[in-house]
Amino acid sequence: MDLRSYTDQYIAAFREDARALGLEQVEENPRATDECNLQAMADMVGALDRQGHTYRSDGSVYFKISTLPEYGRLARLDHEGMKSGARVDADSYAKEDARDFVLWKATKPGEPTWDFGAGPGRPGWHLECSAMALRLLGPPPIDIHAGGIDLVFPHHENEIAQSEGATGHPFSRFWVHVEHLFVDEQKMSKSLGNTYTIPDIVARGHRPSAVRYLLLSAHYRKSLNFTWVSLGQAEEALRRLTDFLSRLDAVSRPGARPDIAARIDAARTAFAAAMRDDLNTAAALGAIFELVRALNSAIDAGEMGTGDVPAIRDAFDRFDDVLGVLAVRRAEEQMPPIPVEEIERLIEDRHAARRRRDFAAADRVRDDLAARGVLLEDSAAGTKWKRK
RNA sequence: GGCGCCGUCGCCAAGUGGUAAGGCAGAGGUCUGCAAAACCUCCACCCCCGGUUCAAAUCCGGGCGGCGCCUCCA
Repeated sequence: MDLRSYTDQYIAAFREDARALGLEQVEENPRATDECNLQAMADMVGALDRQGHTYRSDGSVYFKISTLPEYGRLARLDHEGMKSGARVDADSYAKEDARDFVLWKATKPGEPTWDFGAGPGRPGWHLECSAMALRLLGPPPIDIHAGGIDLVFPHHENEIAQSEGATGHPFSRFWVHVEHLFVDEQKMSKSLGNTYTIPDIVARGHRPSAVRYLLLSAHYRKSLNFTWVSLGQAEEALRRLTDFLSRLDAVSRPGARPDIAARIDAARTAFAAAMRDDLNTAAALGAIFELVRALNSAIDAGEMGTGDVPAIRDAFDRFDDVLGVLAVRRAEEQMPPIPVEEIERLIEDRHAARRRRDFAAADRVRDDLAARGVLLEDSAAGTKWKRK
């Protein structure tokens, strides 16, 4: 299998998972080994050469950190402390300074090699990000650079050094770093092997919408410990939201209530304030649940009219424009485990049984459907079904 | 050793000076053929010890506990 086919598999899997989670499709999936990108990297090395930021050693090109006084600002590095760090001397490469990093690695026997002007070899581990980001999103500065907190140093620091050293302009206006995702108290990482894929989660009987909810339930700058228990709790919380929305269908009184409009307004204000506060999604969800309780209460008290419903739906649509979790859930509901016609036929059968007060038969229908992943709920307005 | 993060109810999780949001689970009740859903009621002196302040989960100091980065995995 050639390199391209190999990596295609992962790109396809990523796209599929992203779709399941309701992520917007990305415009670009740049590959470091595409010619246009290798050329951009070689050009960046050339620019760094001209600015005096590089040196060569054993056929590799290195970035000379002493030429960039700003180096380390993002990670708030203490240069003196770094020099006396315990592990730098483990490095076997021919660098002038322990902090220097490789831009372009010399060819090694048996490894792929390219030459676009920086000499025969392959890209260093940071160069591709700077070169591809500026090629696709430039000119600098780009607006936002995101990533995991573990990448602040050295990866992002080195991206800054390369980009700013080559262009003379700031690299990114904003840096957004997310804390780690843990699995059973351990950092989730490929090298530890403690990763779950979206297909793994689905195979366990959970839904991607629950994963999305779980990720929204904590602030992005706090680590989140994934457990199957918390995923189940996320599932239940999300269900409360969707159950509420489906209750709206049964509202039949005419008219609208000003106090309901006021409630909606207060929730929208609180939601927006929470999001404006460094994307506090957990607090934003809190505002939604407070609204749900107030509105459920109003429904029970017969104090909601059909005239209120559009405004409520609109508010939830606006919330979900931001959170994008209800849309994922709706897409999942489009694909019930049993054909909709069959569910509706069985509901009719059950109604017939209930009318003749054959509750055993009626319960049997409900239990059978439940065993197949569909739950029934009776109310004055009729019987609703939903996925388990 | 250097830099940084975290410790809030059984579980998840907001709250960074004014007396503890929200969700899940649980208990009791209302409704229901039964369920489910929903509603009502109940359920936290915020890891510990000092300090500052009229007032501290929030600020300061010191502990204890957990974690991340300081590796050519990107």
